[in-house]
Amino acid sequence: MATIRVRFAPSPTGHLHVGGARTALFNWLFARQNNGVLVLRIEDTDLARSTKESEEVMLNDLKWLGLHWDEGPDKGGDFGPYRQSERLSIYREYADKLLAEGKAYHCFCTDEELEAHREQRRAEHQTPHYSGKCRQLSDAEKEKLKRAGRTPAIRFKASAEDINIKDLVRGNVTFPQGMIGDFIIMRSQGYPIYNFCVTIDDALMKISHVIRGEEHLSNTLRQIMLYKALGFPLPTFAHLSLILAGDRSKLSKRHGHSSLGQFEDKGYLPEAMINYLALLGWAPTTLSGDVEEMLSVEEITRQFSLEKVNKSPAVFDLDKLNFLSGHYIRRLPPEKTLELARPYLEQAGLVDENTDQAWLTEVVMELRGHLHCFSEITQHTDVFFKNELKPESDAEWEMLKAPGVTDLLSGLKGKLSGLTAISPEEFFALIKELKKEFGVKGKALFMPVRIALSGQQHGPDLGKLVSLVGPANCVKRIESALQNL
RNA sequence: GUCCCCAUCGUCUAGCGGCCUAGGACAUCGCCCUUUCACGGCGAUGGCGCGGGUUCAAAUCCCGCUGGGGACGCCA
Repeated sequence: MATIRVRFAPSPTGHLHVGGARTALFNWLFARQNNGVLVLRIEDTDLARSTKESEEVMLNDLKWLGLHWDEGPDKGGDFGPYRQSERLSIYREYADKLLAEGKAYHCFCTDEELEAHREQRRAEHQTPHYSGKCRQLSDAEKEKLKRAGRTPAIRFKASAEDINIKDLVRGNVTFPQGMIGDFIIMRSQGYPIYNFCVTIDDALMKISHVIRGEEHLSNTLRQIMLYKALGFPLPTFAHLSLILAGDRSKLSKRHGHSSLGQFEDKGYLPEAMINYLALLGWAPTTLSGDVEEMLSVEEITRQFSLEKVNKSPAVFDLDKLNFLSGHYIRRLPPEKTLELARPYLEQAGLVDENTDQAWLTEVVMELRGHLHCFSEITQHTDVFFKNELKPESDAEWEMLKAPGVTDLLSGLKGKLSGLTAISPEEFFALIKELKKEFGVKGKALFMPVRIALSGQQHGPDLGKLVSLVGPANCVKRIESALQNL
């Protein structure tokens, strides 16, 4: 059996989109489980929008996810170059071939003429196709236009036949003939157009399965015409449904969380992202009854199948990503947890290289129960890093102002004063003494103490908190609370 | 407008004619655990878009409608 070869072909015109990431993932999974090859190709024929920076960002995003490719601009391979901007002579060669065979022709129409024509067609409720105007230009007319300073684009003669697409996800899709007009394959400036490049590259790179987003389904029609005209064998197609935003329109920048890089920056875990993306449009065969949805990459690879990929579009659900990422964070070993949390703590100016490693690890482990991503950690750090903690709600003030609380807190302060360190057990022993001395217990005992020490009704285990913050800081906090009463 | 695609809880989905009084996950709500919150455990609420067929039997097959999406570029 021939080697399975798939490709991911982003255009470097911005960030890596969440949808693009899923497409890359599915290609990668498919290649992996079939012992195939994943090709990374950069589609940078849009000179105006493509940037080198964007290309780098995209490669890094892919690497962050853990998706590696076998052939690509940075890796080389037998079918390079892998950047379309470096394959221009190839496209020109094939364009000339089509021209020579009469399957394409020069088109001298200007943008304005084309736009005017489209407008008119639309006004007449017709499909806004190209008219084929330049198709029958005589040599004399062409010469005249050239002398007038017009440089022609190359237009492909669309074939007049129904086109059938065999698609692994969608089954058979047929487009009736006459759906599209003659389309440009080479710009007047001499650069090729997307549909032309993809076809040539996919064919020359021996891509066996084209797995991509559904927005390309109608492009496939053009590409099939080109495959046929060029005499290339057809690959197998698989069009993945789109990822939608909450308003059910295509997920885009304006929806806020469309770029993969954002999730990396916020400190989401790549394994959670993989898990989430895989579940978006695909479900493991074992899914039913009491089945785990937390899947490792290995498990996903083992079970993945294009036939099981859903046809209907899926809404990107941040809640579920949050759940998965939080779940994975809670399963991280302490050292790793610290390593990932540290940059956010440093950025907030809370820690530096001198901060005690063991202490910080405990703090981070105490906080991680709340996290969906590591950047959220700074929302919870005050209790460990600030000594002036002012309650915000009236309920908290009331509990502090309850009768006897001043004496209670003074008592606690007295017991903590002079100590250099205290364990949770020792702290609770002190609390026990207070309980006897002041005759308070339960909520009436713990809440004022908690609020004085943490500024809030809620927070980490008091023993943990006190042992980590230390007696001296606790004394400061109690003093600060007492002053405000 | 034309063409194509899609349609099960709010969201992601299981379901491929009888195991479905439709299963799971997230979210929501409640209970438990806990001195509090979070975590964790348990439970609840909630869905087959509509109308026709086909069949002994339809979420599952067919048709129509409705709704949503995508594409119609010298963008990819």
